[in-house]
Amino acid sequence: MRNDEEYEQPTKAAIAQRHRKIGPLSRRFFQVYLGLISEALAPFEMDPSFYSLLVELHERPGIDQRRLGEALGIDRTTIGQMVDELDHRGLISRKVHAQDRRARILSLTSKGDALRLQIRPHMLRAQAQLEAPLTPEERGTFLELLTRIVVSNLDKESTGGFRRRKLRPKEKGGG
Amino acid sequence: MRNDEEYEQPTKAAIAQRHRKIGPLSRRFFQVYLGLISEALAPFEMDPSFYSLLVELHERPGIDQRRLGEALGIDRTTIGQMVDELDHRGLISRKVHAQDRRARILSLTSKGDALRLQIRPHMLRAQAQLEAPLTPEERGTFLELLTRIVVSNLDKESTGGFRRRKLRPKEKGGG
DNA sequence: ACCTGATGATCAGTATACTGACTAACTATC
DNA sequence: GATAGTTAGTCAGTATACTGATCATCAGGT
Repeated sequence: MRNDEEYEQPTKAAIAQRHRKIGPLSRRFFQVYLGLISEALAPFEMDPSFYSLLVELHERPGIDQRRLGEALGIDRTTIGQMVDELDHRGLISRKVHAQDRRARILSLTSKGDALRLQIRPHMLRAQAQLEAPLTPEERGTFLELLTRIVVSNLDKESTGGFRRRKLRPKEKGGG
Repeated sequence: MRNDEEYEQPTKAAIAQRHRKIGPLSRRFFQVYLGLISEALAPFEMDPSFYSLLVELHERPGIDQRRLGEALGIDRTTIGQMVDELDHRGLISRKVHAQDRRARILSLTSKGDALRLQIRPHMLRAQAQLEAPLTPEERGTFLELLTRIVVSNLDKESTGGFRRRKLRPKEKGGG
C-alpha cells in the first residue's frame, strides 16, 4: 500500500463535501437505489426495469407498448424485448388491440401479478432503507421537492436512457 | 386517434401522483439531468461521464485509474476505455506511477483543462435549469437531504453502473 | 533470491440497449 | 377505394459497458 502522499479512500464527509452538486448527486442517488433493489430482486430473476414494468402494468392495465415505454422512459425497441421476455415467462399477456391492430394490449397475468405481490415487500424494504437517513418529516419534504424537479423538467428528459452517446463519429483507423 | 376509453398522455399532475415513490423518481431525476446536460455537452463531443471525469481529474490530479473509477462509480475496464479515449484526444495525460509501476497517474492536460473551463458555464446553466423549480431556500434543503441519503447509503451502491443484470442464465433454445 | 498472495491495468468475449430501415395498419383526403 | 402521410411494432446492425482471464508489479515471509 503506497501510503505516502497518495489518495486513500476519501472519507464519507469528503465525498459529501465534494459532491454537493446536484447532477453528480442524481447519478449517485440512482446508483445507490439500483444497488439496493437489485439485490432484493435477484432471487426472482428480476431487475429494476422489469419490476417497474410489472408495476406500471398493474397500474395501467391495457396500456400499449409505446406508451408503456414512454411511461418508463425506455425506448420502443427495448420495451419490445422486455415485453417479449416477460411474455415468454408467462408474466404478462399481449393481445392485439381490437380497434387498432397495430397495437399490442398489455396486461399482467395472474402469475405476473402474484410475482409482483411477492416482490413488493422486498421493494418496500429497500425503499425504506434508502429513506432511512431522513426523518419522516424530511421524507415528505424531500419527496415533494424531488417530484417538483422531475415533473417540471419532464419535457427535457433524455429519451434514450442511460447509455453514453456515440462520441467518435467514424474514425476509420488511426487515433 | 382512438380516443375512447384508451390512455392518452397522462397529465403532469397524474404523473406526479403516480410516481410519488422514491425509487422511480430517482430514475427520472437522473434521466432528466442527463437530458439537460447531454444537450449542453454534445457540441463538445462530450457526454456526462466524460465531463465528470474531467472534473474529477481537476479536483484530484494524480489519481490512478482504479480510484478514479471508484470515485465516479464506473468499473475499471470502462474507466480504462474512457481514459484511453481522452488520452488520444490529448485532454488528459497518463504516466506510470514512480513508486508503483502498475499504476497510471492521471491528470488533465492544459488542453483538457481549457475544455473543462469552456464547458463549465454550460453545465452550470443546465444545473440551474434543473433546480429552477425550487426556491433558493428549497435548493439548500433539497441538496442537504439528497446528500444525506446518498452518503449514508454509499456502501450499498451498485458497483456495476446502470446496465441490467443478466436474467436468462443460458437458455439454449426454446423458452 | 524465491515463492505466495494481492493489486493495477488490459484483453477477449459477451450482454444490453440503442439507431435506422422496414412492415403492417391506421387516418385523412380525394 | 386508392393514395399519401403517420404511427405501433419488429428486425438487423452497431455501440457501450460489463465479466472473467491474464499480465505485470508489488509486498510479505521464508
